[in-house]
Amino acid sequence: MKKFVLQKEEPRKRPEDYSIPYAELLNQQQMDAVFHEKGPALVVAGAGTGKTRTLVHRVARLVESGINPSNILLLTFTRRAAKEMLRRASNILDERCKQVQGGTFHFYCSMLLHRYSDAIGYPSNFTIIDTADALEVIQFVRTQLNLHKKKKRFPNKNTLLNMISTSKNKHLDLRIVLLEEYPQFLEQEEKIIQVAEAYQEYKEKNFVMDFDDLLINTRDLLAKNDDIRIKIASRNEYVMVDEFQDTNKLQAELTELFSSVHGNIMAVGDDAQSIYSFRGADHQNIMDFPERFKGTKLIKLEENYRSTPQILQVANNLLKQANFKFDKELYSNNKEGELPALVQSSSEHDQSRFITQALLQLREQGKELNEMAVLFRNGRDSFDLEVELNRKNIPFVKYGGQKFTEAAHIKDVLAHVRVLVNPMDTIAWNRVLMLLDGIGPKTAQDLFEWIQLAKNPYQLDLSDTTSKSYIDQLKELSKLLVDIKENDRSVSKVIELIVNYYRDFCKDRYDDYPKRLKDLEAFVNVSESFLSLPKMLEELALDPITATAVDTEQKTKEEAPLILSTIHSAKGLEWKHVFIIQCLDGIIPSAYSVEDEEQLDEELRLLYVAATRAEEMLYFSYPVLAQSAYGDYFTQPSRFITEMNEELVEEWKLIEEEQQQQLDEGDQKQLPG
DNA sequence: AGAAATGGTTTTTTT
DNA sequence: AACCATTTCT
Repeated sequence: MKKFVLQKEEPRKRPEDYSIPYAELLNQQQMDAVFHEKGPALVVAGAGTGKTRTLVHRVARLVESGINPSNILLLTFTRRAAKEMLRRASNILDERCKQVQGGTFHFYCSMLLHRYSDAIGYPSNFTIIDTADALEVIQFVRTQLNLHKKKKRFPNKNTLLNMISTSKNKHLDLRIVLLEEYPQFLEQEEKIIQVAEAYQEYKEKNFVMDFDDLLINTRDLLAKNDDIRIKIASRNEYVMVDEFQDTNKLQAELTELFSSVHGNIMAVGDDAQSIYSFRGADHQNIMDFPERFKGTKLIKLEENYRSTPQILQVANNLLKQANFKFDKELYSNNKEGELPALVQSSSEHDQSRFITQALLQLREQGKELNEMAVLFRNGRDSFDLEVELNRKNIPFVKYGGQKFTEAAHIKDVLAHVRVLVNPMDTIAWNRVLMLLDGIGPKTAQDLFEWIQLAKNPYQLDLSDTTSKSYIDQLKELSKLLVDIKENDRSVSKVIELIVNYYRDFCKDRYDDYPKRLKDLEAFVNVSESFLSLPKMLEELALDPITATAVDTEQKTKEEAPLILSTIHSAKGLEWKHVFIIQCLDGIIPSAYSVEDEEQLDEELRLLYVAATRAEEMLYFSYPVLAQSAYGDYFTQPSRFITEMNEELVEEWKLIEEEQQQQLDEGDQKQLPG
C-alpha cells in the first residue's frame, strides 16, 4: 500500500493570505467587517460609507477562503440589489460568487415554502399574490359580503389591506390596530373583521399566499419543525442581512432562525435611513440586535466617500431636527463643492422648466443624463415634469409610483394568463369576464360557478342562455382561450394573441389608450424573456418590473436616460447631481404624518436619504403656488428646509429672460455715458 | 335583478 | 385619478 500524505490546509485568516489586496481597497472598519469570522456582528453604516462595497468584498473574501458559496446567504431589500452585489463580487473574485444564495426575505421564504410545502399543508405549486391581486381579493370578498347599504362610508380596499397587513406584521389584534391607527373606522369594526376573515379564508381555499403570508408561514414552518429548521440553518454557514433598519419584527425573527445553527450572522444598516415603517419595518431592530444576538461585535462605518462636505453639512443639519435624536455625524475627506441650492419657483410648471433647463445646461457641460436624478416624495409629484421632459425630448425612466405590471391594462392581460395557468383562479376569471359588456360582479360569479363544474373550463358554450347580450363576446373569449390551450406556443406569442384580443377593450375603456396600447406592445417584447407562463407569473409577483413604463423598442443607440424616482425607490443609489422637487410642507413631510412625532421623524429621514444620494451637487426645489380643483393656493416650503441653518444653502432666484433683459437695459441706463 | 352612469370623497411610500 | 355609494337604465 502506498501512502499519500494530505497536507493540512491552513485556514486563511489574515488579509495577506488572499489574492485580493483587501487592505489597499478598504479602510480599517471595512476591513473589520470583511474579516469578521464567527459569531454575530452588527455593521452600522452611515449613508455613503461604503456599505455595499463592504458586503461585496466580504462575499468575495468568504468564497476565497474556501466557504462553499451556496452556504452563504445574502438577504437584501430588493432582488436587484442582491444580483448587483453578486455581480460585483464575481468581478473582483470569480464566477463562484454567483452561487451565493441571495435575494429578498420574501424570495428566500417563497423558495423554502415551495420546498417544504407539505409541512404546512399547501400544495407545492401554491401561487403568490402581489398587492394588486390582494386588493382584488379584498374587493371580491367585500362585494360578496354585501357590506354597504349603510350611510357610513366603509374603508376602501387599500385601507382594508393596510389594516390587515399591519395587524399581521406587527403581530397585533385587528381591533388594536383599528383603535390605534384607524379610530375613525372603529364603528365598523365587526364588518372589517368579517372582511379580514373572508380574505384569509379565500387565500387558504385557493392556495395562494400574499407577501405577509410568505414571512409568517416560513416563521411558523421553522419554529414548529425543528428538523426542517436545523436542515435549513445548517446550510447557512454565513448569513448577511442588508438594510436591517428596514426589516420588521418577523424578519428579525427569521434572521435568527436562518442563522440558528452556525450563529454567523452579520446585519448591516443605518437607523438614520429607516423609511419603511409604514410597511411594518421597525428600526428598533438595529438597536435590539445586540440583545437578540449575544456577543455581537459592533462595527461602525463613519467616513463618507460619496458626497462633498457641503452636502454632508446639510444632511447632518437635517438629522439634528429629529424629535428622537441620532448620534450621528457624517464626515468626508472629499474635495469641497458648491453650497446646495434652494430654488424657489412661482409655480409647479416653472419648477419643471427650471429642472429641465438646468438638466440641459449640465448636459451641455458634458455631464451624462444618467449622472443626474430627480427625486420626489410621491409618484405623482413628477407628472408635470414628465410632460415637460417629453416636450424637450429628454429621455427618462421613472421608478416608484405605479409599477408597469400594476397598471390596469397590464393586469387585464395578465388575468387571461392566470386563467390559463389556473382555471380555478376566481379573481382572474372575474376580471376577464367583467371586461365583457353586460357582465358585472353577479354574472361573473355565476359564470365562474359554471366554469368550475365544466369539463373544459375554457369551452364556454352556454347554449341554453342564448338570449343574453354577452353570449357572442363570450364565444370570442372562449375561442381565444381554447386556441391557446390546444397549441403549444411561445410565451410571447401567447401574450401577443391575448393583446390582440384585448386591444378593443382597451380602446373602449380608456381615454388615454394610445399610451396603454404602446405599453401592451412593450409587454409582448418583455414576455420573450420568460420560459413559461407559470414562471412568468411567479417572477412578476416577486420581482415586478419596477419602472413605470417600458420602452417599446430597445433604442440601444440613444443616450442613457435621466432617472426620475420616488425617494423610497432611490434607496442605496447615488448620482452626481440630485434634484429634490416639491419640497413642500404637506408633501414632505406628508400631511398624514404631521400629527405624530415618530412619523414626522420618518419623513425627515426620507429627506435625509434623498439628500445623501448626491455626490457633487444637491438642489432643493419648491413652488410657491399650487393648483387644485378649486383654484390656486399658496404653499409653504417644507418645515425641514425652513428650519435648516440658512448659511448651509444658497438661494437661487429664477428670473425670466425678458425680465433679465429689462434689468440689463436698466443697468445700462444707469451706467455713465 | 343586476349593470352602467353619476356624484361626492379621498388621495403616500413598497416587498 | 381612483374609489365608494347612490341613482338611473336595461
